[in-house]
Amino acid sequence: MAGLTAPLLGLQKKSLREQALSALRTAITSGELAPGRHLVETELSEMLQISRGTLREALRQLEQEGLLSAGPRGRLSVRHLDHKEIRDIFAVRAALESLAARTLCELADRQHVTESLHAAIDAMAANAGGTLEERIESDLEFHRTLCRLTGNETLLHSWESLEGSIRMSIMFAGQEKGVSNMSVDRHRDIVDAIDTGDAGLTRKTILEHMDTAAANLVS
Amino acid sequence: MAGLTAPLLGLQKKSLREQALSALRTAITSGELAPGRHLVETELSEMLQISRGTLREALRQLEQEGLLSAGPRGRLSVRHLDHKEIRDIFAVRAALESLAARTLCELADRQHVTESLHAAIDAMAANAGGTLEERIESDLEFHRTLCRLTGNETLLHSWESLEGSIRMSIMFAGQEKGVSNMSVDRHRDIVDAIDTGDAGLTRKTILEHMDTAAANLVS
DNA sequence: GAAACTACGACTGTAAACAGTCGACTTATG
DNA sequence: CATAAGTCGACTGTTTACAGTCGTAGTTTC
Repeated sequence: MAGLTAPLLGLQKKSLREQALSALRTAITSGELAPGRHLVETELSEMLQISRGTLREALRQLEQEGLLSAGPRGRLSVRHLDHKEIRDIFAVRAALESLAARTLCELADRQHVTESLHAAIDAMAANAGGTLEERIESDLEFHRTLCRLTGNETLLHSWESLEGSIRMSIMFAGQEKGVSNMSVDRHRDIVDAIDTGDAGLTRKTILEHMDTAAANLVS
Repeated sequence: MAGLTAPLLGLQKKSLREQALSALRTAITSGELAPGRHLVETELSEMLQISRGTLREALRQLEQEGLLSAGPRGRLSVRHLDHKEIRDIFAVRAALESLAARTLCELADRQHVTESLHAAIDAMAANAGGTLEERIESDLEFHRTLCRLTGNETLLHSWESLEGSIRMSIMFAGQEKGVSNMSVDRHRDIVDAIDTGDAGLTRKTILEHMDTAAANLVS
């Protein structure tokens, strides 16, 4: 009986605010809303077909995620990232993922971890020939999984707060360069390091991975 | 001529939203709004004498800072932290401040850094006999300064996003325990380590500091 | 023609009203 | 008495309307 009504398997219909949030995030990280662009509330609310009040709630969140920057008198514009900011973002990202990796090394039940990570890598391999967007997606999914598997909700939340900025960094740097670091092999190195349980080695692997990624982006 | 009108030295009058934000943050981290307490928008908006729309914008931000947790149907309540969550928060905090310390070690101009940190420590010493609130304040100010001096805005922002949770952790754990780690000496160790420029030593000092702090809180 | 002054327009800040939904309490019914 | 149906109240989700502020273009004045 239960289940016939179907659509309540966790996919509860999102509020307009959440829809707007997703739509705007996508628009920004895809470049549809270019960095530096001024956002006018009345304009956006009309585009998204929602009221300004609802929109403003979404804008606040985007602002705190670092995708928007506030000018004088509350004017919002899409954040523009220079090379230093990209390096800074990746430094923080490295610190977070380094913690994630170390935590995973010290975890009791590493069986499940290993399986999940290998699954994520397999997904990457499957997407290896896909579009740039698909590859970015599976790349981020891998790193997000890294954080999620620690069971540290705060860590996951912090990482996700940074995710928008990371996407912008990749976007901004132009598609040509950022690709090289998304190969499957480089990620397999990370998983292998975790498998050894050597926290020092794992940390080093992650930091190098991030350094390379950031260096590629700012070429 | 310019400057006579006076009050525009960066202290532009805050919007109602920001005022509400501060008021709520204080109310929560001070325990006035106890963990687990249900928040009713109409109630709060009346207390704060602001409209619900304005209030909701502030609530969104508090939610993302981890001070509020959302129940079914958007019901918000003050987040309750258990021991594991406190440890998790301090683990992330340690990762961030560890990055900060390492960055400071590698910084070219360490003169300014040293001066600022010593000033922060002096402030702590001056508050050593003050109330618990004052000591917590100068303690957090020291650690915030650590992040700010790196010049990494993303790092500072991430830390500040965590600040509310840190305050809640200290609050929650009860006033009796969390004090021991806020001595001036333990912070001087950190500054000394940075002064040596030894990134490894500094990292170790920070991690130990955080470990001790978290351990004290969850006793 | 340049400087001050005024009127308009474009936005954000804020408030108030409307709509929908879920739970609790009551009432009818077997 | 238990249970099902119905009603009321309390909230959140969302929209609409109003107020205030700054820039800008057009106009006046010397």
